[in-house]
Amino acid sequence: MTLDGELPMFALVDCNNFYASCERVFNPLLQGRPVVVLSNNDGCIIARSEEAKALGIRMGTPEFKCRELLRQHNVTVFSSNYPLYGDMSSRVMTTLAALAPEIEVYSIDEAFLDMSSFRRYNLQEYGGLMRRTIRQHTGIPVSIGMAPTKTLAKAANRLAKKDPHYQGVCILSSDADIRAALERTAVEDIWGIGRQWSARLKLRGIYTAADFAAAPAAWVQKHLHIVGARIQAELNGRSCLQMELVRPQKQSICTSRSFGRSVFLKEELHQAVATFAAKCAFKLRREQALASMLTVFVSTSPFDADGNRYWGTRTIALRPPTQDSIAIIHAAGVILDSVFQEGPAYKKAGVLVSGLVSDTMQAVPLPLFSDEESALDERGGSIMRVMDAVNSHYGKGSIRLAAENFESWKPNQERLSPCTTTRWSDIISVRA
DNA sequence: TCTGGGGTCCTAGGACCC
DNA sequence: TCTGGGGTCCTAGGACCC
Repeated sequence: MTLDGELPMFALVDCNNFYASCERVFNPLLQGRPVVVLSNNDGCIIARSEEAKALGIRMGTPEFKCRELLRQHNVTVFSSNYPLYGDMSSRVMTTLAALAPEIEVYSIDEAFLDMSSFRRYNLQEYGGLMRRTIRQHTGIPVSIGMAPTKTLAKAANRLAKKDPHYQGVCILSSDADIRAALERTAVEDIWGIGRQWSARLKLRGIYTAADFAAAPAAWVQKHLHIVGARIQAELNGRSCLQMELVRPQKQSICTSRSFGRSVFLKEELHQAVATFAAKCAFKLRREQALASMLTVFVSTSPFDADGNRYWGTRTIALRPPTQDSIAIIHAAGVILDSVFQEGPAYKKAGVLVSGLVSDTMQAVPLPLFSDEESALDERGGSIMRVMDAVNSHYGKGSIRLAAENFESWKPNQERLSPCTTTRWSDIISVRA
């Protein structure tokens, strides 16, 4: 319920096949043609254009398993280009923000809007206007679902995408419309119900969202706990999830990568871990946060058939909490020494910082008795500031610490499109 | 040959305290 | 002989999301 007593109305705006659509915006020859985008390391398919979906290419399929199919149908394949997608995302979000009073950016390609005060207008028409505006400003096609709860808006959005009859905008406001939509939604397609839970629900004879909405609340609470109970309430029209207008402080920041090949040497792992640690430190400074805990992990491939799985991880406290690259790289190196074992074929490593506290807070807990230099000391802080400024101006990696190395363990990225919107040298030239 | 990365929330169980 | 109970903090693990 909003303040003036109106029922809430949420819109979920979701970009269609976002990464594939981004690639097509700057390459019009690809319109109407199958396009896929690969995960980091060119491993799995993580985005597909409609034409690629029609070929039966499944989400998450390893590229090597459908290489023949991709070749046969002349599918255009891209490595993922996050600078491009991030920039396109912010263009979409900026456009959206001008179209509704409140916006919650939920992910790189989705946003919730508060449409409560628009209920008296023709929402179907307004949704159409939003779609056209975003298309015109950014080139990205979107689908829009609107309903009295976030979970129902998600379901509406799914129908808008799936069923051409909605022309990209599905409004669920009457009880009858909501009921019909729930009957058309499989239980595994409900937002928040994943593989494990949908399997358990089906064992109990619950196959659709309508079945789930009608299931005994006590049973749901017992087996799916409070999260499931909330989803059920939302499906029944009781709004539990509110708009989150300010992004909450992150609780942890992780940088990890699979390697393009097996790594055996400790020195190479040190370079990788130092690079990830520096990236974490950079993200911390961008978030204006200090980390009080540091975790490093190294592992072999989870797909290794001979069962020689090795997973080494350790967490230490960072005292005082810090965002300094040098301090974090050093500590990460110490942890790596303690978890490294000679022998395993390492395929992945990562650095995670947690226990984050704001660096703008007055009360950063400092140790009472310590000879350690504060991570916030003038010199360290200003070096980091200068480094970030140089890298922001001249491009990522222009200055880096000697421990970082980008070569030997670098992931595969063979089919990268240019950073059309974020790098001067990649800008498109148009000839008349 | 070749299988992503970065997050969140919740629960259960143990340690510890009063 | 009898052997509490509740709160908090931490960690590990499970489930989910995009």
